[in-house]
Amino acid sequence: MTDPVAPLEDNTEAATKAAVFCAAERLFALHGFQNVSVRDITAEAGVNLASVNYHFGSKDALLFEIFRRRTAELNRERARMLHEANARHDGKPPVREILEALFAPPLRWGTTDNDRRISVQFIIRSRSEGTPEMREALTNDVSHLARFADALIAARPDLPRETVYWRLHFCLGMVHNNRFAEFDRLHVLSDGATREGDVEGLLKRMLDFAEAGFLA
Amino acid sequence: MTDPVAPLEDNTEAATKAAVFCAAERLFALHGFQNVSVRDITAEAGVNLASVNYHFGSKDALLFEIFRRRTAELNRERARMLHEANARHDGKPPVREILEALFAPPLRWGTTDNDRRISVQFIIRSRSEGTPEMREALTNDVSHLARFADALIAARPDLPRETVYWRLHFCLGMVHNNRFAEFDRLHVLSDGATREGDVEGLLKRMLDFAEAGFLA
DNA sequence: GTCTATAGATGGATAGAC
DNA sequence: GTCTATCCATCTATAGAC
Repeated sequence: MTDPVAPLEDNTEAATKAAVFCAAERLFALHGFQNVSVRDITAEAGVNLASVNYHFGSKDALLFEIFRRRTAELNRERARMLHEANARHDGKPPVREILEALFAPPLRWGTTDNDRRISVQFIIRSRSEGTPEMREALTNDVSHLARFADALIAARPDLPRETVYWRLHFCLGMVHNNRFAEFDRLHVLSDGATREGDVEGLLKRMLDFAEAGFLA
Repeated sequence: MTDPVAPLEDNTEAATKAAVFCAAERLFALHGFQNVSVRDITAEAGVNLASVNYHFGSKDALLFEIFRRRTAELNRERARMLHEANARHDGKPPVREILEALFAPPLRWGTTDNDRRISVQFIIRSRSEGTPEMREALTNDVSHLARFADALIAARPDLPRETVYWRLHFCLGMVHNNRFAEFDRLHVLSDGATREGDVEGLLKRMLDFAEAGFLA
């Protein structure tokens, strides 16, 4: 529950704001945006009803602020890993290490003992349930993805550019499908053979699959 | 607008019910379940407000009926293609043809001049925004997927079973990511290089990628 | 069966006391 | 800044006229 962004040591304004932020993120991630009311959030956070509008302006503005912060953190971590891969390979990393920079951050956030586990579900959900504002930001704000696309094009200069874009699209689909409900379904289908907890194992499986797909 | 399920030639009870069904499916697919009210649906269908409750019982029951019919149609078409692949290969079709039976039906429904285009978006959306009833059905009703899993296991008996299940999960992620919003984003990212309209081309790209991933 | 009118419940936002 | 009380809009569902 201790959000790294704002301390919770006393009952200052920042503490109330952080409590609302955390409660909203969790409830939205678990139950969906439209299924959570401002009353639910303030009750969960143990603050009064007016707090959301006082600190964030509106319910939608609160949603958007959570969305912006979490996506910025995710993009930063991905960019850092891509930067490190570049440094290791004189600016031309192989496909597998580019994909690892794309896959690893959201997967590692999803580790069962991780507070950020809920943030991943929030981000994935915002992709389909977000406000028009959020969806517009998702559609037009592709600068972070462009760096991955460029790296993949450099790693596979023999492929047509649009082929690389489509394969990046497929990889993103693999990432976005890692929702609680889909894991549960897979668990039922495989009769318990698939263990959700093994994040590093799943990362390796995803990299094996996607790397082979890229080298086709 | 002419739904194949019910004729619209006159103002019978069935015609009203079909009009509500079609209007609801389109509005839900375009704007999300929670963002569409019974008033929106009846206004779009040109019928009175009480029609939804009279013909379907409730808003959620209407949702569930659309969901059940469309998923049943999709599963039937996939099963038919898998059956044909089995017939062509003495009951042991190769990975690529199994995956084609999984990918082709929803993709071909998505052709721009197809009335079923909207049905695919509805099904994809129900996966993340559905009612608890729908999500329970999605989680526990895996018999149609089990046939694909079994076929893939038979095609790749050298792989551990759980590896096949995970790779099937990855393939489903590729399918579920084919939403309008994601196509738009990819269009922006690739600066227009990816054309959404070429369904058969996209099917080939998906099969190339996933087949290679399976043969890793 | 179809439609109008309305009940009954809920939610977002805000005024105003402290 | 915090909190209570409340306004007002919107929604689902239904009763009852025709």
